[in-house]
Parts: sequence; structure tokens; C-alpha cells
Amino acid sequence: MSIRARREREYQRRNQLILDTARRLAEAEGWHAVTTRRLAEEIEYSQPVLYSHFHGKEAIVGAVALKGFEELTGTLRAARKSADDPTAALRAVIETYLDFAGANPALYSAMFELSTPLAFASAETPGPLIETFGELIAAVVAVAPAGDAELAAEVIWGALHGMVVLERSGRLRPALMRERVDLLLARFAPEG
Amino acid sequence: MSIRARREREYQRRNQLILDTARRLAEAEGWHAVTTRRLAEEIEYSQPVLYSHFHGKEAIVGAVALKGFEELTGTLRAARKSADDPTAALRAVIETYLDFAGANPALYSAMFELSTPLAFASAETPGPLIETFGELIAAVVAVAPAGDAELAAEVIWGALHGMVVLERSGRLRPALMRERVDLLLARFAPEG
DNA sequence: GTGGATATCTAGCGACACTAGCAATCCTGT
DNA sequence: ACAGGATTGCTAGTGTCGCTAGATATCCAC
Repeated sequence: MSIRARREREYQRRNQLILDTARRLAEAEGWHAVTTRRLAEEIEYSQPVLYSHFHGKEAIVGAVALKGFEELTGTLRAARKSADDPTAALRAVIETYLDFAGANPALYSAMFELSTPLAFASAETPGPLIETFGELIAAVVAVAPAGDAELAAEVIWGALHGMVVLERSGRLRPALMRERVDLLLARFAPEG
Repeated sequence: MSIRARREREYQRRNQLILDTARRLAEAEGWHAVTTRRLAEEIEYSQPVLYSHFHGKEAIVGAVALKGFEELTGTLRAARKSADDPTAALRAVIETYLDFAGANPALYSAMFELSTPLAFASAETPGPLIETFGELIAAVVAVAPAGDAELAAEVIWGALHGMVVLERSGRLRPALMRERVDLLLARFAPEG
């Protein structure tokens, strides 16, 4: 009885070890450095052990990404709720989003760029993904005309994501991100 | 003398054959299907021949992408110049950009998502890349306040690119792209 | 015609994600 | 206490990837 429980605890512990190691490796050396061999070596188990935890490499990336959505949702919510007025809240959410992307490039990449088993816009979309977008919508509804909130949130999200990846690949001038945010806010929350 | 010229023509012909085949394969089956073995088989030469034309697979993807920038610049320019007024021109450029991304998903991916040797925002940035962004700026200057044009172009480009990749991965509702474009235009060219 | 340059191929390297099949370990039922 | 079966993890492989060394065939200049 308790033996099974201990086994289960050890399994979960190792599960977390795999995810933590994958994320740490990815942030330190990029996802290309996260190979099954390297991962197995780092956790001090053999390669096949990984497959008793996850269906494959994509599933590992997906699990890391899911954790990222939970973290992002939390920071976005905190930023939104600690703001004084709707416009400040939208600004806080936008800046928090960009800070998150800047501070966790590999994690952000797993969430939005890499191929993972995570389903979007479907019935099986995991909760954390919906909640993340929900935070953005919540910040937008307060400044957008009624009915347009979700649409405006999609456009703003697109602009944020687009600016992140275009800047990351050297296609935008990094020093001007602040100005771009100001411009975006001026267009979508003009009264602020 | 003319023998060397014939050789050179054949080399250029084969160069084009490699690029055309890579692009066709990528659009038909995705870039993951474009392996050096498959590419060699399709052009009916051995693998090493590819390396006498390009430094590696990334260089092939980069060459395909470069052609894409030339094409995109051309279609954007045509769309912009055939519009009646500045706002219509911006709308035409935006819709053309999105149509291009939708019609050539693999090519677009090579241009903006995949890792290639193409340098951005640097002294060695190839002309076609600069020209493409130049077309977008040209469309924006006519509707944006003086001094803000380039910044606004970056934000709009970010929104376009973000919406393309987010929609492509199922993160946005495809049917509403038209509405998102309308909203974007309403915010950046309100007088239209 | 022959020697040297050029063009192309066969064969193979190391690394990749992933897996079959075996060995050791552990828990259960008697 | 201990045999039998399930579980757990390993070794050793498969097939594929990008890429390349070295051999071979072809071609042109003298």
C-alpha cells in the first residue's frame, strides 16, 4: 500500500526532474541541445526511461510548455490586478507578456513556436492555455468597445507575438520595443 | 570558351532545379520532408552534388526564402501602387501580405520562421529583405503621423506575422481574419 | 593520345529519435 | 520462507538525418 505510494512519489519526482532538466538545458543551450541522449545523461538514467514517462520528445516539450502557460497566466493575472485603472492594466499585461518572453526565450519558444501535442482552439485545449488568453481578454475588455474585445485581444496578441519573434530573429530593432508598446497602447487604449 | 559557358549554364540550371524542387516538396509535404536524400533523388543526382551548390541544407532554405522575399516585394508593390488612396493602399498591402502567407505556407515559413543564414538588421542584410519591409513602410507613411511611420510599420508587421503564425498553429480563429484586419486598419488608418 | 583538372559517385561517419528484448528487482500469495 | 509473476531499467540495436572522404569516371588542353 504505502510501497506503491512511495513508488508513485518517486515516479513523479523523476517526471519533474525530466521536465526541469529539459527546461534548464533549453534555456542554457537552446532546444537543439535537448536530445534524448543528453537528457538521459543529465538525469542519470538511460534513454528508454524517458519513454516510460512521455510518449516522445514532443510530449516532453509540450509538458514544459504547459507549465509555462501556468506561470504566464499567474504573472499576467498579478500584473492586471495590481494596476490602478484599465489602461494601466493593459499596459502592465503587455509589458509582463514581453518580459516573460524575454526572460524565458526557450520556454516561450516551446509554448508558441515549437511543434507540440498541445491542441489549441479545440475541445481538448488544456485549461492553462485558455486561461492565458483569458487574461489578455480580461485586460482588453476594459478598454475596447463592447463586442470587439476578443477580436482586439487576438490582434494585440498577434502584435505581441509577432514583435517577440521578429525581434528575436533580428528583424526588429530591440531598443525600440518600448516605443512600439507605447504606440500599440495609444491605438488600442487611447484614453490612457 | 563556349564549353565553359555551357557548363556554367548547366550549373545554374541545376541550381534552379534544386531550389524549385525544394520549394515544391516543402509546399507539398512540409519542410520536414525536404531531406538531402530526398532532394537528391528528386533531381536525379547524388547527395554530394547539393553541397557543390550550397553550403548545407540551411543555405538551400535560405536561397528559397530569398526568392520568396523578391516575390513578396513585387506583389506588395503592385498592390500598393494600384490602390486609389493611402488607406486603400495600406489595406491592399496588408491583405496581399496575408494572402501570400496563406498561399505559400512553406515559403513563408522559410522566410520568417526557419533558421537560415539570412541576416537581418545588419550591414549584410540582402536587398530583397530590406525592400520587402520598405514596401510596408511606404504603405504606412501615408497614413501615419510623421516620424512614427517606421515604428508603426514594425507594429503592424508584428501583428500580421503574429496573426499568421498564431492562426496557422490553431491559436486564432481563421474565419475572423477579415475582422481582425478591419480592426487593425481602424486603429492605424482611422480616416479610411 | 595522354596527363591533369573537373565532375560525380559510392560508401561511410557520427548523431538523431525511438524500441526490442533481456536482466535484475520487487511484491504477492501460499 | 520462498517461488512466480509483474515491474523496472538496461544494453544494444534500427532506421534516418546532415554531411564528407576518397575513389572513379569524364572531359579538355597540350
